[in-house]
Amino acid sequence: MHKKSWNEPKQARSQERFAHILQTAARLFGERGYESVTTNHIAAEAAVSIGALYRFFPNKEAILDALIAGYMSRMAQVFPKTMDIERPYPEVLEELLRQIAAMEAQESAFGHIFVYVDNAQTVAIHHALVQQVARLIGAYYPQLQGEALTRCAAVGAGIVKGLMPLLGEMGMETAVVEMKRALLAYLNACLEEVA
Amino acid sequence: MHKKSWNEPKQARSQERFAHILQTAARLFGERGYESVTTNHIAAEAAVSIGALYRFFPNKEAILDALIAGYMSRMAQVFPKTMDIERPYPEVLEELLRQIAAMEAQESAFGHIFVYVDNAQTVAIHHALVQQVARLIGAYYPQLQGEALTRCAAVGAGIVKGLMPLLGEMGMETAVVEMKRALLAYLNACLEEVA
Amino acid sequence: MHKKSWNEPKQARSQERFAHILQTAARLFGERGYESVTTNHIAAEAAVSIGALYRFFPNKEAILDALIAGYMSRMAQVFPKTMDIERPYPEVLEELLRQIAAMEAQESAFGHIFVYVDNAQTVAIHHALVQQVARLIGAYYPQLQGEALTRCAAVGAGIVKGLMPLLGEMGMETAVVEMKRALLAYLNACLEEVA
Amino acid sequence: MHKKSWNEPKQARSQERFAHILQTAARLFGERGYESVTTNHIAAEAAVSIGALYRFFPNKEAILDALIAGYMSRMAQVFPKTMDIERPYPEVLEELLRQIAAMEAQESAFGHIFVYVDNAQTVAIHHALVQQVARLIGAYYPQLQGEALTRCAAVGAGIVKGLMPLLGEMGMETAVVEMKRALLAYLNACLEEVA
DNA sequence: AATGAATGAGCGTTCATTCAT
DNA sequence: AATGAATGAACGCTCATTCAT
Repeated sequence: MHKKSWNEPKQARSQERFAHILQTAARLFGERGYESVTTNHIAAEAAVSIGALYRFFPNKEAILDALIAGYMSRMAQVFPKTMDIERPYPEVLEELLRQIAAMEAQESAFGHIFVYVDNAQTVAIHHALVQQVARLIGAYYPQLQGEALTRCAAVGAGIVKGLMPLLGEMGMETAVVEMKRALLAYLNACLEEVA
Repeated sequence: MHKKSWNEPKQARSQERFAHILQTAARLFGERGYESVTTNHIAAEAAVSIGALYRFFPNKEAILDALIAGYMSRMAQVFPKTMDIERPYPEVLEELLRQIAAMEAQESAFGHIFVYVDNAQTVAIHHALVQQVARLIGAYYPQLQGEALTRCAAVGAGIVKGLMPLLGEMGMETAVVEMKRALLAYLNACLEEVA
Repeated sequence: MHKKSWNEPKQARSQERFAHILQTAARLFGERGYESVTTNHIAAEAAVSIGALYRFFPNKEAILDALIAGYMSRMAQVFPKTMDIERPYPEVLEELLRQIAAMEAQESAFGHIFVYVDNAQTVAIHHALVQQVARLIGAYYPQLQGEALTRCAAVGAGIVKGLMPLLGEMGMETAVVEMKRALLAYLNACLEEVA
Repeated sequence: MHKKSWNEPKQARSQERFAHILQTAARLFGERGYESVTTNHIAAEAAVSIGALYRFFPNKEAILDALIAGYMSRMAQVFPKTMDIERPYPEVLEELLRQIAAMEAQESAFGHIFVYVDNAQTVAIHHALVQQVARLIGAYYPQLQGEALTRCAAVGAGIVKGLMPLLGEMGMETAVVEMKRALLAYLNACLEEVA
């Protein structure tokens, strides 16, 4: 069918454009903050007409939401890899933190959006993060269950979020070490209590 | 003096209005976020003309700054009370957290501004917080010094910030307990390292 | 009567205030231009409440009009003194120009208002000026009459207006000399024509 | 090329709109004065959205500046044509005045802006005018030099400015004749002095 | 499908004017 | 009569969004 051979490149180009706009938006959001960036800025910086931008995204917030969705799926990919219980928990935790730090470093808006944007979608991503953390901890420490597990996961996610800015302030290596230290210390404290 | 009996009510009314506008602004900032709230919204919600609002505040950002300044001075008041080294650190820490939790409960925008607004003033308040925490920890644990102390304080402040939303999510009592647990656990981990 | 001894000082004070506000307004208009000066500026600078200002002047333009009226009456006073036909015309003209230059120097807004403000009142003052000039020239040179006289006066007034800024730019002495030169030259040209 | 046949009309339309907004603004400035005219007035009167207006002009003053720039370039074009010393000075002067009168008649705000607007740009245009006049007079009458020439040019420009309103009041023909008379008379007076 | 000129509601802010005290 | 806090219409301008081409 001709259609196929025509559509596929078109679709590919379309996806490229979509991704390019998204990347550009992410960079600008990271540099100037979501509110200060205009849709016209994004289009201009992405070398795309404003009309094209609005063909991909119904409105400005949809760009943010697409970005967040991307972060969610990337995070979801990060967790399964770390679910191999054979490896010791601290090692697994460190890898996880390193992956998150890598996201912060690569996705220029991840930190800003995750930490500063207050939004239905960011609430969703946060909850997803808490779920994943609960799954992880639950797998390693079955004695933590129910509410205690949820609470522990929520606090863990909160700690990560609160320490995220340190990645930029004191360098990734140090920050990851401190995150790990804080999370392990808190986890042990929780385990002691349920013991 | 007649003047007194005339001026005082006037001044009092003026202060009331100032405070009322500030409170209204704080509530709206907390509800919708700083950027989404317009000065006309604030004036309308405070049942004050837009002109009256601008008699008290030269521009929109000044409202935010006044709010932040209030939080800073309230925080500064909270710390000295907890500097009495006779009392054990955990007790002092708990009181501190309780005070911060009270601010979050009473000042409707404190959490939002502290956590979400990225701004010269909020950076200042954050640094001030880190300083105070460093002073506090330094007073109790002289073995923590220099960079280690600074790092520990920065992480402590980050943990508090990251767990602030839990105050609303799991109730103040539980959240304070968890904050305390996380902070003490992390502090002990730091102390073990320098030992 | 008691009333009199009470009212007179009051009226005197009132007139003083009126004059003071007017002077202050004139200074500010001269310094910043009519449009840029606010009624609140004027009141503050005159150390008078804004309410007091509005007791004397129904609105901002009324201040301008009062100022212009003052200039008109001062100009009207200037002309009669120069109507003594015994003295030669050039001498009389020079004195007239000197008086106008003195107004420019003393009344800080005269130049600005006369030259820059386009207004029913400034049109009136301009026409009054033309009338006076016509009377003056007509008295000295009866051969100029009717339309020729009017035209000559209109041009004379226009020349004075056009050269007014030179008072500040090249100094009063030089400017007056040039004004006189221009006016006499033009007048002679007119006289030659009707001859 | 297709592009050409597409772009040219677009560019043409754009230029038309630019010119139309400028013309409308000029008319309104001339009718009501620069300060009293709002950008929304201009847009409405030009049957253009306020956003479209701001696509062409970054702010209100830019409209004024564009107008003034147009007057300057038109004036600059007028002078060279009159620099042919073969023709007698009075003839050249008359043509110059006629051109200026034509500007006043065609460009509805020229008179108002030139005479009434006090502004960095209008000061510039005035200085440019003085320069041109000095060049012109200097070319015809080399005996006028240095300060005397500058003074003579400044007075000449002042006379033109001062008599500009007469174009409307007594008709272009008469006004030009009187301007010419005044300027020639003054110039002769200056020449007599340096002789 | 793609463009980008055009739209206009709504922003932060000013200031002439009013009116309760 | 005097005050100045209060008013609110209106300003210059922005920018998310639309739609004729």
